[in-house]
Amino acid sequence: MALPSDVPTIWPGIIAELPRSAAMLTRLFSDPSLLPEVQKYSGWMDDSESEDSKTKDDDQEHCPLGDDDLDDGDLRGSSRAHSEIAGEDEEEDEIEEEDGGDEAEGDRPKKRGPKKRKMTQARMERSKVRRQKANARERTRMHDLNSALDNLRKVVPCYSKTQKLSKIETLRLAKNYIWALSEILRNGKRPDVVSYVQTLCKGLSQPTTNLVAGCLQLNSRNFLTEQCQEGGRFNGPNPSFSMHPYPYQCSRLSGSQCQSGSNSHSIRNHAYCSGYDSVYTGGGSPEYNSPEYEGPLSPPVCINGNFSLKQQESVSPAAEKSYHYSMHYPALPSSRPAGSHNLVFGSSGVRGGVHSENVLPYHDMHLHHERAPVYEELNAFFHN
DNA sequence: TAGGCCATCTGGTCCT
DNA sequence: AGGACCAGATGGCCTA
Repeated sequence: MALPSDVPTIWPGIIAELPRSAAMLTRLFSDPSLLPEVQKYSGWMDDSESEDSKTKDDDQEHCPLGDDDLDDGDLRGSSRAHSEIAGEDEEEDEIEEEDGGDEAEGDRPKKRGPKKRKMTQARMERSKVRRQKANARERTRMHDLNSALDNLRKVVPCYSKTQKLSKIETLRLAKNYIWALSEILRNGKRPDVVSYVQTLCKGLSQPTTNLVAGCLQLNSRNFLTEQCQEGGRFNGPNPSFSMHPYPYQCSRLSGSQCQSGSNSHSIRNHAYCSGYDSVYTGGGSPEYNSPEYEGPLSPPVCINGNFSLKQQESVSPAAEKSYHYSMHYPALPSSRPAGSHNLVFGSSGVRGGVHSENVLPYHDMHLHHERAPVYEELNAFFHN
């Protein structure tokens, strides 16, 4: 941007005015009662030259006026604010500065740029109302976004009321989940449980990885224990292997449930307690009518059936106790020997099952076994 | 106390 | 013109 031709002329005047201007600004910004003066000179403040050496933080730091007292946007002299104001009708003649000569007029340097309008009290009020309305809309928008994120949290593989996934982790896990399901459909075969968990946890933070992996492992252990109790063996027909190893199991693991596989019956008793269709009927927060299951619903993603499958193939029930999982992300070696499920949650190096650090904080951890849009397809596939 | 996460405010941009 | 969307800034809260 070319400098105006009058710069050489006014430059000495600007420099000479700096000390006095600084003192005036300090006084103006430190005394709310001088707001009209601030308004009067706001256009001058807007001058890019006087702003060059000032950061936004400096502006805010030196301006003690709160949002309720003053519209920052106007003080900061955004062109947007002025352009909005420009549309107001009754003050068309209130151009702050008239075209004048090149010389600095009086004590003030000439202002360049678009014409600024005086910030009358009425204009200030309108601007403030406009800003407040915009803020309210923005709040509503963000609340809607958060509601959508909450709904997403409820349909990703692991859910905890108290230990909510962060927004970014929710999105990552959802992406991984979609990817994992897509891979299952595309490949048309049972996924390797390790790679499945690996896919789910890809790019997740270590705590989230622990949460997800711990969640899946818990369900696995419950399932395995129940299998042991009921059938005394792991082989034979494997109706549990699918994306819903327990039919529509919507277990909500309490701490005690997490610790004992014998509770898996009670967990399963929650099956069929609520229908998926009841979740997404209005687009808003779902209502859960079942007194037995007050948690949210999620798709059938538990892979305990997968674990079951692995047990059938290579792990004896006795070995299940030492069945541990390593979950080093992002570097879980792909060349790991087959059958060696060395998943360790986190850097603690805990082995041999669920470490309390990984599980206990999530007493209301949910394992998700509800219907999902992909359920029918998956179900059909796995039961063919 | 540093860092992560979040809500909110704010100004800019684009669209209707 | 007004609303939606976005990104930056800021401050509060929580946790390791």
